[in-house]
Amino acid sequence: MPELAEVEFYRKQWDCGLRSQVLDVQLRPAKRIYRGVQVHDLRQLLIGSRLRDSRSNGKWMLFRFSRQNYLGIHLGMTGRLLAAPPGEVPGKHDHLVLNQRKRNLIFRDPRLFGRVLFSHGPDLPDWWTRLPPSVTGDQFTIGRLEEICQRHPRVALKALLLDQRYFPGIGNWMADEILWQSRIHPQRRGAALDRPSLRRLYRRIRSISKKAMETIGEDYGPPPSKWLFHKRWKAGFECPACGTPLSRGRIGGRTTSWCGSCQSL
DNA sequence: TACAATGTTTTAAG
DNA sequence: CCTTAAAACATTGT
Repeated sequence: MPELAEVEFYRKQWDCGLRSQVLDVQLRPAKRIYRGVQVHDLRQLLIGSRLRDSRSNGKWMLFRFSRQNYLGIHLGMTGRLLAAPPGEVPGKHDHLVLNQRKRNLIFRDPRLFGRVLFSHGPDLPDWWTRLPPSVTGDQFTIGRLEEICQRHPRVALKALLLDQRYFPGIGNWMADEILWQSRIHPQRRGAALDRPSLRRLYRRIRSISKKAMETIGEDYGPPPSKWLFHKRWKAGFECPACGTPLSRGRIGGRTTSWCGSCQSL
């Protein structure tokens, strides 16, 4: 379920293990979440090290351990992080478990679209430092948004917003929310944005990301009640702004919800 | 049964 | 080389 705010919430679920030593690592090396990873190194190097701190950027999390160890986690479609009492037997979908004296830190992912990365060395890993600039940061300007739209003039904006090279952390529900609040049809092309629309789009990307962090990202609390978020899951629900039944369709390869009355092409 | 699911990667075509 | 769209991935729930 994770987009940037959900990722931030799950990242904090391992905070209870900060400063504690990893006594053992239980994992299932054959699972696809480990593709490309030296699983043996991960296990041998992590055992004995301590969790120092963590941070998230878009849909990626970085966990920094002592002894120059870095663990990267992407939650994919169904991943989550949690802590469980020590000694508890890992569940069917618990593919990475870090045993500490007082708890187990668990990465659970039924659908296995998630991913684990591991690096050992003095510097922050390349895969972390090369992530695109956050949509909430200073480098994400309206000029950058305009450039992105001009570079992909024929792509539906819904599909463009899902592109992690440009909008790291934005996923299916956020893209729908952004376009609905901007009153822009999800099929609209980047090249077809007038100046006011571009400005609305930019402001909504920023405000929705920020607000999601303050609600979902803080304690998984609900975002504002008037958001499309609460209505987009099932067909037949009504637009929170005008009451028109919401439209649903497949855009950018994903189920998309929009208001045919509020959002213009 | 068949399809959909808050995601990325690969493949192929233009 | 670049852009774009569709299929593939693995599992569960309706």
